[in-house]
Amino acid sequence: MTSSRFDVGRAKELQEVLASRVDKTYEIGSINNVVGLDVAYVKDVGIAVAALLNYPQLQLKEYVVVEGVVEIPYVPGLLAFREAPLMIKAYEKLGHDADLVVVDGHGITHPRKFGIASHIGLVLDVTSIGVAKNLLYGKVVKYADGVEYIVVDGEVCGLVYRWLGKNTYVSIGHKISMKSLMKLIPNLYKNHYLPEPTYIADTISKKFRRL
DNA sequence: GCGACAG
DNA sequence: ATCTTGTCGC
Repeated sequence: MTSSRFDVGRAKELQEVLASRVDKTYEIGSINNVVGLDVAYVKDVGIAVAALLNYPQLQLKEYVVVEGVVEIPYVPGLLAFREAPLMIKAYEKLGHDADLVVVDGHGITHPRKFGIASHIGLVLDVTSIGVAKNLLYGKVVKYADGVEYIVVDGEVCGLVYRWLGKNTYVSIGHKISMKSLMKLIPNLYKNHYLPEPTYIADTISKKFRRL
């Protein structure tokens, strides 16, 4: 019997096509709010959370929780097909649009330059960045400016951001340049090693997981 | 063929 | 991601 009806080959082809539509040159303007996206699970039921925080205070102003059965398996490089649908659903239920969306996972620091953060940014047509706890693809190179950049095929796609002694792998999602990303990133971290939007969304999703 | 491999 | 108590460290 065929294990899953998920076509890995087609999914990768789609990413290769959509990658060309990612905007890595946009210089972001003023930001008033940020949305953090994350998903927790109870067996095959996903619990997605979209947490809206004000900026630069980074205080939770509103959040949405969406649950649903997740059929797509986790395949490295194809995380978006498994988690993006619920995350997008949660985002769209918010009462406001976000100036920036922070996704739990990678953006273009990805085998085909199209990780979940880029996927969501493109679908929602919003500025997005990816923040992951581990590296998926690319090489970490320390430049003369002291920054540890994540290089993919000779292109700087993100950077390693260390906060409270731990590393996070930050990358361009969509509609943002490396310049803007670097200027913005320090303002997203507070009292946890993860950026506040991600931390808040993660906390809420895990809270609903035990209810 | 042998590793590596977001969440 | 999730399964899981106590325990080492800041």
